Amino acid sequence: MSLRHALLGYLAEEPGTGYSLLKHFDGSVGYAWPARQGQIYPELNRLREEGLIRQRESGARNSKTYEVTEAGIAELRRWLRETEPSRAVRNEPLLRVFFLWLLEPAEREAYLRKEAEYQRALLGELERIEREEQPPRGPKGRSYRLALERGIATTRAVLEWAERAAGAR
Amino acid sequence: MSLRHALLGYLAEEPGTGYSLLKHFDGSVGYAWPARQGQIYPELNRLREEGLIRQRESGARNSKTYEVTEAGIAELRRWLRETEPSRAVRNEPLLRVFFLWLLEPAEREAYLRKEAEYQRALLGELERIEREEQPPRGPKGRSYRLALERGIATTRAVLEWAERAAGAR
DNA sequence: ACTTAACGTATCGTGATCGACATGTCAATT
DNA sequence: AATTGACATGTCGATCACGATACGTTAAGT
Repeated sequence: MSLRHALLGYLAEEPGTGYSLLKHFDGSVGYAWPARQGQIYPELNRLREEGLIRQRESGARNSKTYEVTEAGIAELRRWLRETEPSRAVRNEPLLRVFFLWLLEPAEREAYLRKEAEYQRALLGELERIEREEQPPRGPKGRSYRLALERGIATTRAVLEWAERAAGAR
Repeated sequence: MSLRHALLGYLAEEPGTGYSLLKHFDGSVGYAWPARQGQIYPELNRLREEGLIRQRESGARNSKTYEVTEAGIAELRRWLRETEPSRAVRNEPLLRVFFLWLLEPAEREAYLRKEAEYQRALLGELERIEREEQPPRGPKGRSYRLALERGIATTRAVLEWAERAAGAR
């Protein structure tokens, strides 16, 4: 049930609409916890009903801007402080590696090269964000940068692994 | 829907029962795709109905040993060759990093130290497996070793990141 | 003989998630 | 004036997944 905390956390940074959340989940937070609109809008309504967020205004095109309430911030802090992070990770690209022996050697190598290519592109994208996007000063920006560095570190590790693996005979 | 391929893939290595799959999913493949018995047993029944696996024998304690069929192997190969790996990853520990700014500096550092500790323990466990467990010779063993190396590479990267982040002021 | 722990399969309710569909608004282009 | 594309919210059915419970078997220890 981390979706609600992902939404709360984003709204804690700055108020936003369901649509802006949806867009935001394409990058940044979406790399850690993907979500579609079919999940986001109902969850926002639940959060509002529970008093963790509040509708600040309604703008053009029936848009609804939400902001977190005191209770919402408290819930976020409780989550961070008192609950253990779930280590369960579903990683399909890794799963495939276990079964690469089912392919011909040439196909196996092609798979690893393609994987390297993907990770290289992702790394480029993350490094571009690190270079170009100016995160806000203060703790918010530092958290964002920390998360970015974590992503860069793992992406680089997988990239180097894939290149090594593709090259090995 | 990768669970079926995780099950198929394991059974392609060697025939097994639902229970042996369940145990296997505690380590190795489970790091890439966790599964509980509430998922495994029904999925095995579906796979059997679809002819992708076949019950080889039934042993003590009503156990049922399954093995993959030709169709099962074909489906695995099709999956590996013709479908794109899903890049969607749910990573709660990473999600939390985005929102660390909500905590006091001391709590933040404590979180990062604890994260480092976890990754250190995991790395130790993976390296122990690499040292001690003898994978089968041939392509199966090489795939397994590749997957292990991927896990070690990412774990080491996150560990170094966490230590750096916890040390930074 | 008794107890315990591991073995082994199965189901059920609840909630999470996906993908598709539906509906309407507004701004800019043609 | 008409079309297009981005903006914006919502719902629905079908799976997927989790956690708990149930039930029975076998081996080993006491």
